[in-house]
Amino acid sequence: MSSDLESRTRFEPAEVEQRVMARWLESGLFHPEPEGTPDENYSIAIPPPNVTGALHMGHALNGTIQDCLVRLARMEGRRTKWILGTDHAGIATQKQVEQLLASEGTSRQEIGREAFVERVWQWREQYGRTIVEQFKRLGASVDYDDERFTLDEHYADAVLRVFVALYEKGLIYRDHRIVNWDPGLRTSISDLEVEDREVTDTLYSIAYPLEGGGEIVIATVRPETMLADTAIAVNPGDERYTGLVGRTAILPLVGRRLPIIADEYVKTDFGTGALKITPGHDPNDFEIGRRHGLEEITVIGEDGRMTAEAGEFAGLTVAEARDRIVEALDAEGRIRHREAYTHTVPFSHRSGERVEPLISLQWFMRMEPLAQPAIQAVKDGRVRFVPERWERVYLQWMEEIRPWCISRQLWWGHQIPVWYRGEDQSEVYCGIEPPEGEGWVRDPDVLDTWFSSALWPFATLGWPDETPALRAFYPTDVLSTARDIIFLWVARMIMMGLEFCGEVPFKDVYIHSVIQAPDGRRMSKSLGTGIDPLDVIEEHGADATRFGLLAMSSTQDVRYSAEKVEQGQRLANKLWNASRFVLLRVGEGVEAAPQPQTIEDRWILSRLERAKRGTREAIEAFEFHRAALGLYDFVFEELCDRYIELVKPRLHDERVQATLLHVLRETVAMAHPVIPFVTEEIWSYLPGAEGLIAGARYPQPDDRWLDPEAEAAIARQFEAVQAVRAWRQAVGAPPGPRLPAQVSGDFDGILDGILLLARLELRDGDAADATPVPGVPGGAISILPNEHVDLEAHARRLAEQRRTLEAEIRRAEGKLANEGFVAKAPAEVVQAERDKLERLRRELAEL
RNA sequence: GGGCGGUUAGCUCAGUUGGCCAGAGCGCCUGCCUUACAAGCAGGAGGUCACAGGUUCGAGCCCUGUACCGCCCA
Repeated sequence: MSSDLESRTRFEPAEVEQRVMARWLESGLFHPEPEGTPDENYSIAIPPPNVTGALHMGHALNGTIQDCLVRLARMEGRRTKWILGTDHAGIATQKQVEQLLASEGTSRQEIGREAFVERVWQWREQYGRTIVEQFKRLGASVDYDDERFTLDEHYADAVLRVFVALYEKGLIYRDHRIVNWDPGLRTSISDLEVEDREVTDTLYSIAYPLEGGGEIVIATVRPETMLADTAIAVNPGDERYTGLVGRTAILPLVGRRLPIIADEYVKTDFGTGALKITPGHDPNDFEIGRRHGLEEITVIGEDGRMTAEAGEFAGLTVAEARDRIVEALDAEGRIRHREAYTHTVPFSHRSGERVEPLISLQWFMRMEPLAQPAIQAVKDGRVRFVPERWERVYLQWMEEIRPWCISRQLWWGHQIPVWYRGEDQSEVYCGIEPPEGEGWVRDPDVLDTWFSSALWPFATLGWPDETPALRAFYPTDVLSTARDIIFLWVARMIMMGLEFCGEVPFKDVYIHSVIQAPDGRRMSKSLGTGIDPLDVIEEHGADATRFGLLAMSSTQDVRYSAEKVEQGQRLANKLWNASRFVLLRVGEGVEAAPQPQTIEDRWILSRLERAKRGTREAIEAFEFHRAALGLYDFVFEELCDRYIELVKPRLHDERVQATLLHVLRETVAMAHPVIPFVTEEIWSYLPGAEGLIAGARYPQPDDRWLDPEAEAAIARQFEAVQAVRAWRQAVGAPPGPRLPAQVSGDFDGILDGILLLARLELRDGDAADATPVPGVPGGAISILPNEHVDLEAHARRLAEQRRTLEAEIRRAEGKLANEGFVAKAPAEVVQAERDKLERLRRELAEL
């Protein structure tokens, strides 16, 4: 069985991964029965990737993090469910299919809504599972047998139910308000989908004549909107204008009479201190307009062109209209001043187009009543953010939460369950089922995608039905995501979970790092800075990729580090080869069991204990880099470079073999959540290891093996070994040949190891001729004269060491001479310093 | 304008409630095919912990301020 191990001198991920994944899927381990209670079970709902998506670095990191948590929980013996699914992603998906139609020379308008939606479903059938398949490459142990989609029939039903319930509660309402209009996509978008960017425009000062003579000069960067002006506002405290409030100005080019009003919003130090008010095209003006009961005029349409209201400018684009209006004003001599002006302008996150604030009839949701319990849940710790600082970010946003515009002028999504009838749609019906009777017309709009994803943790489990899955797995344990999603999703899930299930949807929110390009720029396809995780898996293996991502991850953003991935690849390879070494040497019938004979054996068992605990604790504390790097250190330094080397002369002893097997077995199991493939592969060769490691028990702590005495002894052994090795190199002795040596002092139990690793052999000889190796703790090792040692180099080395020692001694003496230190520092710290000084002095004396 | 991060070796990053003679990986230098792994092993060089003050017996860590970089909110 292990004959092929001989030849497999390298771990080849590509060869192993597919085979191992197939075994996992076959085993049913990822698909738990819906039994038990959420307290004893463990569940995570995956942040559903867009159906249009392909695996990017963020998915890979987040997937690895969740898988690490889930695999650990599963190995702890908990019934574990990682809920899988995809999001219908309204705008993104619609865009994709529209592009497809365009390439076929048609459009959604041409084929009509029904045919279009049909096309999107087809598209989803064809491409929608790409990303799910890609998660398999990563080794993600999600429940592939129970996949959800936010437009599944049952899920859609849950969404409508929630809408109706909130409508009936009065939290959802329809209103004419100014919204963020994306003229490219021809839909409204929410505040959270808008990104402010700095833009330099021209700030025009324009004189508006006053009725009864005189003029008032206003400043604007958007002269084209003046056609919709309905007032001029000044600050009530602005003495320059006190006499003008209440008078009337005349809008140039149009002739409309504009009242001059006073409002606190107007800043006295901006422009001329007089502000044209355009309620139809500016969110602030809209608010002022509502306060003062101003008329709302629309001159820019949903297509981004001037409307009929714009008179002679109708049909022009906004940019064209701006030029023409400035020309016309110039011709009338109205422009008083122009200057370059840098300000922030809203852009659509979705299309990249400049957002046009427009008054539009939309559906809104009042958030404060839902926010209150969600704030409380975080304040009293039912939901915990990791790292902690995100809690404040969440709370601050929640405390100033504003109404959410939830309707989208799209065809792909959850159509709003509201019907209208009558002349001006005055009859309104809201319900899950269409209304009875003739003449009803359904609202054509769909809901913001985030409205449906807010229900993710419970709608995936079958809510509103009291399903076994819901009883077994809600609330979930952890939500792991990126920080840019805290408001869009996390907050809304908490609100909806509390409102509809009466319980928070998860206990911990882990906010992971954002991985940037190696040069510190954002990783993005359009910048060409993206790195495809599938390429990385292809090149280095999934284990290496996972290890690398975890080792990189931090409490802050990090740059992508290819070195960390390579480090992971080395770990997989190292573990593989250490396993080969052990497995190819154990005799028939030897079983894994700790059977310590020597101090080294006791030492490795003790170190294994600490590594087990450290790894588990790090994962549970979401300190993934500590888990990954801790494994690396244990495997390389302690298991391979020390223990296996120390034990080589005793390999024929079956008790050593049994101990080695035990250590290997526990190491592989403890590493499994981080590097599942190589550990599963090794497991299949381990004598006595049954089934899959993915379903095995995580190594449990066992205090019997904690052995500080052995740890101290081997630490000393290594200091001695290292001292000899460093000295050998310094005096030009090659590492191979055994040098003749004499020892004195107490090396009880650790001498053989020193001789082995430092390549020495004990010889009789005249001690007077021997050269002492500096820096050996607790005893002396002297090398007898031989042809390999360059005595001049030795002298130089000694002088150098003496200097460093003296410097250290001065430092320690200084510290101890300080009365404050001796009087105020804790006794053990002072004692440690004294011990150190004593040790240093002894070392110096020995030189 | 308000807030949050960051600044530690050539590079990318760790550094628990202050006790550190400041670590890792990569890179660099030197030497090794040693009972698995050259994708390996051994040894080494390399740091004014951004800057300026302060608290403390003691500061990479705590406090105040400054500079620069990044992000979020308005």
